[in-house]
Amino acid sequence: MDDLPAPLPLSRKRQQILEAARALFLAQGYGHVSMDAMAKLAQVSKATLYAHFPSKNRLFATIVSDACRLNTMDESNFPLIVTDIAAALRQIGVRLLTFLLLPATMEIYRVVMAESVRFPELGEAFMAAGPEAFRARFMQWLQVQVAAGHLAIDNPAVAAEQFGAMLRPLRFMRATLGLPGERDDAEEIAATVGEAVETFLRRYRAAPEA
Amino acid sequence: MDDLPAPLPLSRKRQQILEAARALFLAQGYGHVSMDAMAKLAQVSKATLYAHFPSKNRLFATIVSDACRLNTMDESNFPLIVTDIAAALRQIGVRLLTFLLLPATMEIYRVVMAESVRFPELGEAFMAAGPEAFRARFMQWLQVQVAAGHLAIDNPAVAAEQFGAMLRPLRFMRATLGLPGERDDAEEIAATVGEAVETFLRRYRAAPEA
DNA sequence: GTCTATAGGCCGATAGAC
DNA sequence: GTCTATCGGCCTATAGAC
Repeated sequence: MDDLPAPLPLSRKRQQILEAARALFLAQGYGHVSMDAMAKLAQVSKATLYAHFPSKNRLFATIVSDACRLNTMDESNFPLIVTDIAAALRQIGVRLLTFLLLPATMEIYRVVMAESVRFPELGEAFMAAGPEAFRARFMQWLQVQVAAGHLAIDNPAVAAEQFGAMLRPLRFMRATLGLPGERDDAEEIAATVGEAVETFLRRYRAAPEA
Repeated sequence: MDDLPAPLPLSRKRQQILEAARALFLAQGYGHVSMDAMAKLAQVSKATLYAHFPSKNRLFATIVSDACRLNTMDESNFPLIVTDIAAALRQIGVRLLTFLLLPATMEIYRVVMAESVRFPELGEAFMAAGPEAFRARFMQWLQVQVAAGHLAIDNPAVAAEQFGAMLRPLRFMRATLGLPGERDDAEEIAATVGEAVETFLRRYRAAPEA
């Protein structure tokens, strides 16, 4: 007599609200999105919206900090078995730069930057879940390669920082501003990564054993 | 009988408006600044404000594009006479990173990023007057050093890009988000520049003559 | 050119019915 | 939980006097 589907932990309306808020906030930022527009897109009344979230500020902070946690480059991108160190670095580099240039990544970055002065905790959450998490994982991976005899690195934190920095060329800055690149992205990625690996290995490749 | 000072080409009120608008827009961005607040800070009525600038949009674009043109690292920062190439690169690096971390530079960057989706011409103006102008000047300087025998560079555009990128570490990204650094800035600048020069020269230093 | 005063609209948030 | 209807405020922009 009660064969309705079991109620989801997140009710349907709440889910609609979260999706609409995510789409609008990430695309347009805090100031240019009204609660009316959000209710309309979520197909929900504004009162319902306020029943689920106490204020626009709180909803925004929820959406953006969730987006920071979910949009990351996880550990599966670091090869476990390495024979060719240059190829391994190129693989990591291509995946990182490709990830950085994704529209979703760019949107999050722009929104966090626009509002992190008013919401410093968003800036911290973004750095911790994104760039700093990558640097930490990459640093660990580098240390494994040092132990394996592929690399000779005195300061892994510096090495990780330099490789990451060379993968954020001006093309990356242009993308954060929503501007087009001057050439094809795939071509740009391959070229940037190849040169970054070359420069990196000039300094950090292990000397061949005698 | 008329010993008032000669009227300035920019009237006093107009100057007050520009200064107030600059201070407020750069500190708080477009959305959070009202024309009322601007008139109040400029000690001018709102009608006067609109007599000088047709709209908030236009005033914002004027302020920000002017700020992009004025806040630059000019050619005087590139040493003309070079004997020690490492020292010369360190000088350029310290000046660039110090400039990048200036509050004024950070404010401009944040505001442009926040609004460049709605005002793409601001993004282009910023890139052209700032990062891309630096890269072009630095690339020329590098070519002079190649000619002088200090460096061996096959692709000056790539080399300039890599050096510049290594001078935008995660500390720079934190600064753009308004977040504090983990250690003293002067110390961080010196360390970052030193390591960047080291890595750069491992790849691009000219082989000593036979 | 500069002011005071206000039009006209949109927005965040809430009251009260169901 | 969800709705309709509305409040009170702030915002951009302008009218009209001086």
